[in-house]
Amino acid sequence: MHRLQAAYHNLFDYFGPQHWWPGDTTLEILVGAVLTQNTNWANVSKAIANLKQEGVLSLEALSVLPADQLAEMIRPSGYFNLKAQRLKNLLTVLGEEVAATDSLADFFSQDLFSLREKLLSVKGIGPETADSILLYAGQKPIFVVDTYTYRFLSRHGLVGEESSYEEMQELFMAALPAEVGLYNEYHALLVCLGKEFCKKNDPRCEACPLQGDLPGH
DNA sequence: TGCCAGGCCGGGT
DNA sequence: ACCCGGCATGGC
Repeated sequence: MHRLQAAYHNLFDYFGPQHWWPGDTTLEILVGAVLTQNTNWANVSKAIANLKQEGVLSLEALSVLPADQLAEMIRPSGYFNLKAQRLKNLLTVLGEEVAATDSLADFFSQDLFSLREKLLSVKGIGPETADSILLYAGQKPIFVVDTYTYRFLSRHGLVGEESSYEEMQELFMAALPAEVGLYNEYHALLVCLGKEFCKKNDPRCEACPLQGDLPGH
């Protein structure tokens, strides 16, 4: 068994299923992916609650909402001016894609490569946000890499300092079957591991559940 | 209190 | 091609 498969089972046994991103709608998950950029999820929750309360968590409502009003609603998520514009940028592209039916299902029915390219072309959508949208909102089998993933791989000597996003992504996707549920849980478990044992500037790993199973532990 | 959180962009070397 | 400042709130 590949070490990254073994690590998954250890993490799952230790932390249990994470059931990540139980958003009410695809749009809610998509919006959350932008709002959570470098931001605690607790703050994102407040912002999404505001959007629900204001009744603007729909494609049509968000599309006509002025950026400055949107910014005020998402203030708790931080970088609110930036993120309001990024959401508008994304909504513009989505609006062109789903104009006929006003449903995100049409957008996500395209092939994975085309979708990723379109998302990355949006100003403010980078690789992690794009892949989070694809995996969690679109149910596409693509692995999400974030800072926790990098710290995990780096600490176990599986990548070097210079490794790129795509390189780390390929490491997981080459070792694992292309299953949405698996990628979903694995990414969530790595975040869970990072928050629990390996925060930034916190090198302690003595309580890591991977003790003995991978180098460095 | 300062540091951190589920990044990304743009300008400078 | 890298490096770095900026963006900003809330929690511990």
